[in-house]
Amino acid sequence: MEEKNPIQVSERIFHTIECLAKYGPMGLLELSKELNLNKSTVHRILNSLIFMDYVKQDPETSKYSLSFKFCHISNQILAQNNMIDIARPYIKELAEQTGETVHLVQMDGINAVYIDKVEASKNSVRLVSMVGKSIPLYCSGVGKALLADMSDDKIQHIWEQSDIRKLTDYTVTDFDKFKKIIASIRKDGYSLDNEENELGVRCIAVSLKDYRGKSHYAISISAPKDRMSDEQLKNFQKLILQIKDQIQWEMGQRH
Amino acid sequence: MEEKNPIQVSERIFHTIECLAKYGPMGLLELSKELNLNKSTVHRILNSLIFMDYVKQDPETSKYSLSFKFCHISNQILAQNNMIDIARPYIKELAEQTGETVHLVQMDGINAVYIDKVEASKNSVRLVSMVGKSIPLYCSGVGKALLADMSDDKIQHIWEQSDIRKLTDYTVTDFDKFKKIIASIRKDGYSLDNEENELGVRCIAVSLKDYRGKSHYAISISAPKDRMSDEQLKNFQKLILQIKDQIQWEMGQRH
DNA sequence: GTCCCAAGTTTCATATTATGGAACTCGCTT
DNA sequence: AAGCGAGTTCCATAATATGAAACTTGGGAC
Repeated sequence: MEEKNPIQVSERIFHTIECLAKYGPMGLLELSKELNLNKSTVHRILNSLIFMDYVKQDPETSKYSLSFKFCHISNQILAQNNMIDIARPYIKELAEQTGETVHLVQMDGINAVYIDKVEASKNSVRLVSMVGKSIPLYCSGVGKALLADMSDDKIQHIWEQSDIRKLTDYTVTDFDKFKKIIASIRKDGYSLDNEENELGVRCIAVSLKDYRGKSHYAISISAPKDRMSDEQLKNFQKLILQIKDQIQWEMGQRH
Repeated sequence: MEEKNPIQVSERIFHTIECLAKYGPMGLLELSKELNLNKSTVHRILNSLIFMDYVKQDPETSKYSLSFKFCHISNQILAQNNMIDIARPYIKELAEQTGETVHLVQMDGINAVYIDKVEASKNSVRLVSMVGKSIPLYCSGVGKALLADMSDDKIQHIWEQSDIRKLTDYTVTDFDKFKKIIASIRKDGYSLDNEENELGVRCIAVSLKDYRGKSHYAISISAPKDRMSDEQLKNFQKLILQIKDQIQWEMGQRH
């Protein structure tokens, strides 16, 4: 049985916040129905958040929405992460050289979290930013690159904790097959994601080892599959392995 | 006398979060001293946040820190704002043409909040991102551009509510002088910030009017003063006014 | 113009919940 | 092995959050 939250209101407050984040501006009744809470309770929660400037109420429509204070917190968190500073110029370069989107991720338990991204200027269609989003290690290019640097025991442990499921027809869900893939990543030095995570998207990734030989970060190049043919991949492979060395050297410098 | 927060824990929870955002990973005692709260109370708050994955405890050092879940919330908020999507290609272009950093801000009471920024590829020194941060209307280029589009009554009202203080030697703190500046912005169509907000930084800004003639957004080009001479400014002025028209046209299209 | 209804707001007695002092555990240092 | 600093757990108690109900407001409909 799942433990329960030690502070009831806290649970309710964050459900409220998550609800507003998901749906955008909402009315009081609407919110209280969605959250299954008494409207007085929701009203009090909202007032508390308004009091601290985390929520605004539109004077016209009287709908409630989240303020940009959350963005400020988010930036303070990202600013504390100096890996972003180190990697930024290199992933920018990689994005320009390839013309595709490049991501930087950080290990986080059984997941990887996107902490930075650079998209090439040409394809300036802005997708919703992934920063802050997490994806499972077992079914992503970056995840497999990170796993390949771990001991076999550790890999098995993470595999067992993960919720293994076919996200697309190409997702690998058999552990023996998975181990073979890990072996080839160790041999090649890079990992691939052939639509295992999202149909139509391929990606190539490498891990970044720190001075102790531990990998907590990885980078990837993602592209629609028609822009990432097998020959194109050879090109990307060379570029990403170069950048990996450069970033690792820089990391060493700053130890 | 200031009203008090209708939920005590809520206040305490967010103080905890803000404290962690400001200082980075902290120990329990350290936090409880900083917050003037009993360590049991802080411990319970942290456990509640950990339960919901907003906080992580480092298994090595047992220090507490914020997770990337806040970044995810932040991105959901920004994704709801379609002004960012509209303006993005244009401010990107402006950043490339000028080689300087371009910001997009949104009106927010007596402040303007940075909601997007693009920095030119060349000067890829990453400053801490401003997104989510707010600056007073009365002493920023973007703020004055927004104010210039309001009625004189409204301007006076905002002036009176603002905490007028000299942020630098150049900050204007006299209302009569300020009104003259507003008049010239109305005449010229753009506003300037000559180190009024931060020493050594100049900036030029324009407001963005929606189809009803109301301005809720503004853009600016910022640069160190030695890269923004008076003649350079003429050049920027032309470019930013062009982009203003283009964005406003795009806004009209999507009305 | 007035009636009505839906939506937000305020109040308050009550039960539930958060509180914090104290006791406990764990890992280092001396 | 004792002492210390740090995190963790427990529990009686006070204080707080709760939600039903009453109240207010504003925008149509007629």
